Amino acid sequence: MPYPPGSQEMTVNRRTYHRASEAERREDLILATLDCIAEYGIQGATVRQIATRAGVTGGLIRHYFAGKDQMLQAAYRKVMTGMTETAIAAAIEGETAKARLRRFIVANVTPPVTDPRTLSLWAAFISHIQIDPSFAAVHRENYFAFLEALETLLTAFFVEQNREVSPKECRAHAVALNALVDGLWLEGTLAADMFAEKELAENALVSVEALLRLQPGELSADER
Amino acid sequence: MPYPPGSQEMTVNRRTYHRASEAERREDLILATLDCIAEYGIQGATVRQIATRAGVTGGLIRHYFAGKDQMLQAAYRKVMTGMTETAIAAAIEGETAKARLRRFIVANVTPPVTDPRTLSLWAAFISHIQIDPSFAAVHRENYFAFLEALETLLTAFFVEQNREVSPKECRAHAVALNALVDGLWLEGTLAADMFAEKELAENALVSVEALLRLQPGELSADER
DNA sequence: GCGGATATTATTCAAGCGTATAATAAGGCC
DNA sequence: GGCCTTATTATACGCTTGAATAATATCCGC
Repeated sequence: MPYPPGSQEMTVNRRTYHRASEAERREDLILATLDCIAEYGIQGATVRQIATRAGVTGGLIRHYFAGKDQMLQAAYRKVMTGMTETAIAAAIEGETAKARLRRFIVANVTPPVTDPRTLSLWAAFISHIQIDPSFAAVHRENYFAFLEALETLLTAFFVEQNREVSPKECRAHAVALNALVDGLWLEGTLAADMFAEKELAENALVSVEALLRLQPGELSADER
Repeated sequence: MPYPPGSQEMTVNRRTYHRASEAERREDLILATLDCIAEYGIQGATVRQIATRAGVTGGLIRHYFAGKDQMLQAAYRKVMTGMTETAIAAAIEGETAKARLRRFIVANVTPPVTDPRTLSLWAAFISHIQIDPSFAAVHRENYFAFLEALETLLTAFFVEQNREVSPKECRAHAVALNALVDGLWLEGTLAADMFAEKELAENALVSVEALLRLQPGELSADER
């Protein structure tokens, strides 16, 4: 279609858009960032890719974040709090301390926590800890939160069992349980095809039993 | 010093260099790649950075590798085999099956395996598994090798103890031990300052004892 | 409904990326 | 010791990157 006379001073076609609230725009950008990292790696998470994924243009990112790096850091926070909170949320639904501990353990080796995408994101950020100290801070926060949650569950469990365990031992148990859970999470996610439906959760419970020197079946026996 | 007449057709100054054997040049390039990833992240491991680190110019990389990606993959192989072999090498020096198992466990939560640089590299590659399937293959190979090494050590240990354990149980134990070791490796490396000198190794041995339902002290008691 | 504030787009910029190509220094072989 | 192969350098190319800037569409308060 031919342009009308004087068309050279026509305004360029601009995309129509929606003015979103700061909160939802930031959220969208962060989610888009995670999508890109998960799909294309941290190399593929470019400003333009992320913007496209979020349905905006690249320049907008600098309107909400001081730079790409700050956005990455916000995205890291999002991933970690998501993981920790999923497990904690699962735990609080238990009625006894034993049930809560049990649910916490199982939640950590079960979807949605055992998810290749989540693991990929986690690893991408872990690998950046050594490069950017501010990422190390985020990791540390969440590691402590997880360890403390575990320690609290454990302490309550020991009280419930009328078993006296010193704080020092309790912490050592929390460290070991954390390691076991992390490790099983890694194995189960990276080699998911090697394990049957509930094999990992079962193994986790049996192992935790053993680590806490409980009777076989005390945690793992299906009690519902 | 002024150039002689006709200097405009002088040859440009070229760096003098050393013609290395294919083996050492590839080695140098791979080591330089790992250095760059560890220091600047996978984003910072550019062809030019790597070449500079290796003391050559960028073009040479394409003379030894089909492309940057192939070099990254070769570097991944190097890291993983390095980790596994360090632990296996530590194990074979033990005289009894128990000592070998003990040494294997300890080696995995002790330097040089617990090293921020190694962890950073490991994580960087793990995060690329989902993006590039050929990286997944490398991971799988080494995961199997590690698991099998552990299973062999375990089987021998049970035989030595005159304890009958079915292959199925043995594998489940290997999976759990692998998880524990991986997890402690992560914790100990990412939060090294939280743990005293031999605290992690001690915790590892006590935990393995518990996982295998041994008597307390059976593995962890210092026997040298 | 209208103006003014601003969230968003469009465009530009210099720097850096991986790769391709041509010139050249190095070193083994006879 | 000169030649011939080739490992290595140097340079160029086309693209992409993160960031800066200017123009403009949107929407809130009135």
